[in-house]
Amino acid sequence: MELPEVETIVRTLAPRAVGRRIESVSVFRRDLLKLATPEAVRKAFAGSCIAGIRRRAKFILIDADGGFTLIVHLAMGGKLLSVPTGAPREEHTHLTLRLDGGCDVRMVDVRHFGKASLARTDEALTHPFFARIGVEYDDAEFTPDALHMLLAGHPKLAVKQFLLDQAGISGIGNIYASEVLYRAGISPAKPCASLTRPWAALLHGVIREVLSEAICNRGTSIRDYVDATGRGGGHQSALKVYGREGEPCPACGRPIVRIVQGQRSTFFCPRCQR
DNA sequence: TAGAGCCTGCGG
DNA sequence: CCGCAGGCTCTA
Repeated sequence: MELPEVETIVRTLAPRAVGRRIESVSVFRRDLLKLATPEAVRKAFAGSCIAGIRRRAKFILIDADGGFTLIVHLAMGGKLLSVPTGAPREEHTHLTLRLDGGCDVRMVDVRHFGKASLARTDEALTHPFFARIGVEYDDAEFTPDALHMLLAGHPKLAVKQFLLDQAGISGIGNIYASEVLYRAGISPAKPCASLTRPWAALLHGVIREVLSEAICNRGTSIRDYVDATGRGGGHQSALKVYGREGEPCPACGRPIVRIVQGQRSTFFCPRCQR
């Protein structure tokens, strides 16, 4: 899941969890936690109230009023759900926060690619998880010039691969990388250095547009993704190229092509994207 | 800066 | 059986 899905989870989880008291913490898969133990999470969270839930890059931060923050990364296919406390525990549930008011926050992750850690709230954004995380798409620092500079720092790298690198711009994943490049009319294989300042400015605007539109549509559900209430996203019907190999390009009608870059699928229109 | 690897599950 | 999946980490 990518930034729009993570943002949607934050927005749907917050009204169900913020202000609630954490009655208990259960960790069912110990190695979910990095640089933290289940005992430490329990000690930091049990008895506290959830003060806020926020997002940084693809991470979800759950702030408790005792001064500690749980940092969660859902990777591919992970879920963070608000479910009634009495509901049966679904398979691959790795962590549960039992809240007052009758609901749990549960992290479910079939593929075990997700992770979580604990930080002091005032230091949460300097946690090692964020050591190589770049700028937010909507940050004031993310300007056309800033993007142009970032591109210049990876001259030979294919621009698709650059978009996936969280150390540059954070939050873009495999779906939106293809969608962004299609809308910008840029071939995914283009080396970053070949993007002149006007192209960087165009790409900058398109990144902001595509991610905000996907957030407005509450993310993309192709396979498993659901928000904290179990509801799917609405953006899948707005995708122009991702997952559409062989289908006609919405602009020129020629077939969308799938290639592999860095072991990930890329979808694009060879005619509209140069 | 490429590539293998980490896991489980689905669909062809 | 095979390929594929909204991600990231470590290695050569």
